[in-house]
Amino acid sequence: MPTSEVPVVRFAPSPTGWLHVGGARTVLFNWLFARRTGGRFLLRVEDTDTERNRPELVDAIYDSIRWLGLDWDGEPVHQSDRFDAYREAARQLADAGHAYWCACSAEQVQARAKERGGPPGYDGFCRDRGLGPGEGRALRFRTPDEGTTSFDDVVRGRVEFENRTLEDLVVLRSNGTPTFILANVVDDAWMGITHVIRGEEHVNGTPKYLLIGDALGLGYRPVFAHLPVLVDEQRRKLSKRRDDVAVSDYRAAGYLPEAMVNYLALLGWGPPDGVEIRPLAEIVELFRLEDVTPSPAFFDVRKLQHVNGEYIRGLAVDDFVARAATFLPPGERPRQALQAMAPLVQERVRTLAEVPELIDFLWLDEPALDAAAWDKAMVRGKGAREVLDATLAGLERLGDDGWSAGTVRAVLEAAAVDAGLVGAEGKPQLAKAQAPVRVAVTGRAVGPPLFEAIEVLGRDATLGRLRAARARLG
RNA sequence: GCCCCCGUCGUCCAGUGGCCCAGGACGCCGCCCUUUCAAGGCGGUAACGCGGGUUCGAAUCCCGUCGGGGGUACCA
Repeated sequence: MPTSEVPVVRFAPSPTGWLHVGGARTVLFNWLFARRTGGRFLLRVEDTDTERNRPELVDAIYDSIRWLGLDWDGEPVHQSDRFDAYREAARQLADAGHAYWCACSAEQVQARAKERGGPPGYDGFCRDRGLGPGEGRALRFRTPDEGTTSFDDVVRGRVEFENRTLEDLVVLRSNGTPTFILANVVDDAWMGITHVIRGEEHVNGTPKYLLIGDALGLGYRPVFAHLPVLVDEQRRKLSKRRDDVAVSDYRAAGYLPEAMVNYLALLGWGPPDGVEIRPLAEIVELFRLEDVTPSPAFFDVRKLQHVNGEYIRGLAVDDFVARAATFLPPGERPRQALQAMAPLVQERVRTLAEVPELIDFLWLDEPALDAAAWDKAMVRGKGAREVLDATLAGLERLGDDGWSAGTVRAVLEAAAVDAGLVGAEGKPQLAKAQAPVRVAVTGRAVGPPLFEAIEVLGRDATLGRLRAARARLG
């Protein structure tokens, strides 16, 4: 029985893979609920399957949770430390006749089901054989033949199951280790979990969970809240196999943890006032489990990108530089280039990973030349030679001390006029004039504001690239 | 097959009998701003799966149907 007055929730990861976004969303909602209600958020590592277990992943999961800016209370429980408790529970079930020993192998169960042509699953072969424990024997829980089991789900309302549709499930493997549901029930009761907030895929296991708890005489019943699954574009549950979903991947792709968490909060829930992008602290205040939507949510990377862009633009410049620096190639030049261009770059990227490609021409000795950009600005664009010549001449007259975005701009304007690129009122058409210069200097058709970039690049490099481009143009 | 869940714009979230010929956000389209690209501003596109009820009145309630998803392991 819960000994605590406050809500207690838990996240129970299995160390068989990295934390993926679906799991992260589950962590978040548990965390939000706990923080909102003044409850406790616990962690429980479900490593009962000694075969698939990968202990080294436990730290990776903790890291991802921490990276998201979330935390947990107390020390995580490891189920591998509690096998005695589960075996004791299993013994209790067997003694009371709620479970029986089964000698069927998984293969035999499958084979019989196939032969029957009927539904897959266990057929109750050993139900009344009165077998005792022994080599190769697993303990199965005997589900009731009649009656119904139901519960009130916070997000779905009442859910009801007919007991006869429930198959007898293994609670203790033939190797003596407990299975998921047994360990789950025992630990939830032991840890005083008041609210089980987990993925929708667990709905079907809930009646078995409840029945086992009753058979154990736990007198314990948590509140359930089954969160909608996260789906991909095919509307299938996000899968580690099919989809690229590890939280660490998003970190590596240049997403900010604040943005990630904010976006995740929007899947299956929404703030009552419709303001979607806001600090976690505010979300904590607004969050209510009862408001969670029951229908599956599509994990939309494009919206994530938008949210991320908002957060990036909201960063203090120094903070932005510090965070983006991780994504730069090593060396002083990239670092200095970023420092000099930061405010202009910050406004133009949606992920930190986009930063280097935007300004790499500032530290590369020979930036790659985009063929399409060259063709459009130099070959098909009007007056490219004239613009280049006039710009070259103008910039050559500028000394190092007169070198600034402002003076460069003035040179470009004059060059535009020289090249005949003028508008109706004789105004220089800067948009057209800068095109060939941009391609010559950066190799690309798009990038940060040109004059500022040229200021940072410096006189020598700029003139060199301009001359090279002019020579190539012929 | 059986069990369970879900069903409002392409996507996420609002909407819980009349305020909705459905609102916000992302995306998309257009315009403005503009040295490119972004950002920003303005405008637009686009949905209550279908069929029956109940009701003066339904996106909102009921039934059916169709569709989608999840589970059905000695994985969790």
